Amino acid sequence: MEETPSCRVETALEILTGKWKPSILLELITHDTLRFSELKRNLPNITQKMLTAQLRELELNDIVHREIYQVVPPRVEYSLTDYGKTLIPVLNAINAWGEKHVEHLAQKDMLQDTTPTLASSTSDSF
Amino acid sequence: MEETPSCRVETALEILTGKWKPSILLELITHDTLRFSELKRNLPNITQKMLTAQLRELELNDIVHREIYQVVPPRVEYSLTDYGKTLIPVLNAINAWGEKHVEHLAQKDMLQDTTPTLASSTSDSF
DNA sequence: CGGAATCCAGCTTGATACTG
DNA sequence: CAGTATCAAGCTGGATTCCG
Repeated sequence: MEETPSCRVETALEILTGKWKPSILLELITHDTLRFSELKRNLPNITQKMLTAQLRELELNDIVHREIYQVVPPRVEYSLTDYGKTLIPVLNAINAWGEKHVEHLAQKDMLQDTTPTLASSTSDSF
Repeated sequence: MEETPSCRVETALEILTGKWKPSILLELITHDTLRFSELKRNLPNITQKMLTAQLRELELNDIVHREIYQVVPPRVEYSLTDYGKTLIPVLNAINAWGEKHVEHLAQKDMLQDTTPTLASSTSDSF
């Protein structure tokens, strides 16, 4: 019964959605392993609260691994799980479409602010 | 410089994100062309306001086409644009990952409510 | 250092009513 | 039929403070 091919889209989207999840994932993809403070530093506009919350959600979904070193000062490292790495091709597909979309909007002379986030995301590095 | 492969992910995600966008897209993918009232009927929990708003956004992004028939009573039909159809493989990729994810969670015995939406989405058909 | 807890502003969504 | 307008509720994300 291959009925509704979109139901799981929402399931998957919930994992990727959230203002900072893509950025966090990107960091972990490109840097492999990062400490909490490193993530925080690389994502200058995120608050601890949000970084913690997003990481927890990703951890609950078995996308990221949280390694705690019992030392003082505390040291916690985050990395993608093997399973989390299966998201990479998906993110690439989404990213590729996103690039085409930007071009498409330019071609269509749709220069209006159709994607307000581009304006609000003063986040710099990505 | 294949630096940040995620920047456009957010651009793309904005288009797919929104409580009802995936459902609307699915409807238009599987039914090709639908009237406003048909969409409304197939998405029982959506309000006119939200349906209108989401369709407007998709229209602004050139994902859906809005065809107005000047008759009484009014008749408005929605369909995917050719460009909007380029989203289909992306949605399929996301959906495929979503399916694997559900299986993965089951295997991991992660039977906790990691995706709260499953509880809140009392929407039925999808 | 890596959080947790609290409080709060704003946007998103929903309910309801009205219209051409 | 296909919306628009208005108002209320809820959730998301941000600022701040405190803790082991």
